[in-house]
Amino acid sequence: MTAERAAYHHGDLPRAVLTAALDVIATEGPAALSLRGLARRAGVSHAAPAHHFGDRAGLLTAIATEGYGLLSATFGETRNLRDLGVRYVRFAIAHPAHFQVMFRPELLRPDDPELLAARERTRSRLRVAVAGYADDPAVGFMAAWSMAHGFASLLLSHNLDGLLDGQDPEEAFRALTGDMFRPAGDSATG
Amino acid sequence: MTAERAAYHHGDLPRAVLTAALDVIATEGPAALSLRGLARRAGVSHAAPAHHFGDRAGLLTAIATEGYGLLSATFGETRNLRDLGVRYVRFAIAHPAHFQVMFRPELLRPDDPELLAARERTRSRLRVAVAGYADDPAVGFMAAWSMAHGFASLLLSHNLDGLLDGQDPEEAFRALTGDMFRPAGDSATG
DNA sequence: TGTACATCAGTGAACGCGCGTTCACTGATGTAC
DNA sequence: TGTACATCAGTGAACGCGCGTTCACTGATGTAC
Repeated sequence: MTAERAAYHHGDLPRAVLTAALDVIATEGPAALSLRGLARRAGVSHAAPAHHFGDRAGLLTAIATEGYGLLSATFGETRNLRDLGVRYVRFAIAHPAHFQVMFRPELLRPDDPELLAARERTRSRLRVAVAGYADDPAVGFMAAWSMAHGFASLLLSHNLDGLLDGQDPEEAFRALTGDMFRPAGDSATG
Repeated sequence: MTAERAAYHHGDLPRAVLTAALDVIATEGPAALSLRGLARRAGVSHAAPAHHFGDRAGLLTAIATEGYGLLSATFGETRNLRDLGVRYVRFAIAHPAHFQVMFRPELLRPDDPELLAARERTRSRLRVAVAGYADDPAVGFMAAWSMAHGFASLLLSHNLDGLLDGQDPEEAFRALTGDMFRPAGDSATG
């Protein structure tokens, strides 16, 4: 996707390491990640990944930054709050490794400027959409985020496995918000 | 709390190991947990913890089971959905280590009967409370759980640090639900 | 009250493993002239 | 077009560390008689 570097000895090693990392994270979680293991997967010597990312935190910061870009792309041009929620869930399903890393600040370089900028760009999308729905923008922001994030987290961590029984997760989330998540000013009855 | 065993050589080692584990998990996360590290903290030889818990999964399953008991206790006798949400958040803050472990099934023994029973007891509390609020009980259950779980998760993982600015988290959550989380049949306007 | 024995919590040495990090190196690419 | 040199991606041996697991053991507690 964002390959900026031509192939040297082994093609695009940074991308190869990132891809291997995303695979490990998606299947075994961020805790299972080791630079040596990634080098093995990418077919290079164990010290090679450090050339590009420094350490684990550097690698994960790159993943989180990329994740915010992918989330913004998944948002598209939608300004509708409910759609944004559905797309948040869609992003978590499509990019589970990015999702798992983005919200674990203790794994990241906390002050990385690219990360902070990408995060702010994404957040502002939600802030704009929530403006028309809540009396207090900060409260509305946290409410919408909590709802979508809670559902996506529980889904990815297999806590909804017995509850969805075959239902499409995006549609289930849409039903959730339809039932209980209404614009302020709406007077919906059951 | 649930000490069932009198002191042998070193007092109540199972409890001492659990306490040490809760401390490590709360401050460094479940990934930082090692049986050798816990033995060191508890002041016993490195092989001692395995006597009581077998392995990491056994230890974490014990913590998760205890966690469901503590969550049920935090729920008290409340049948009010909004209060249950607030208490879910309260539990996450009071027992962050338990909370982090309970919803990570890949760290646990999946079929442990005590764990499954404790979990079911807790879930049924929420199921009863949600019955009056949603048209579809399963949808209402997931909606309420997503909201409370999302807020608690984001809070504990320090993703709300810049957004709450000093506000009490329980009160913030109450505001969230007041704004956007209404009983079906209620016709609240903004 | 006293002895013999079973039980079981906890010890400590030993093992093999994968990890991050260091460091001198190799070899391909890119640039100056 | 050709040579010399700088740069930098990637190598591979070596290091020390903490881990889980095994296993023969010690020593305190509890019970049978």
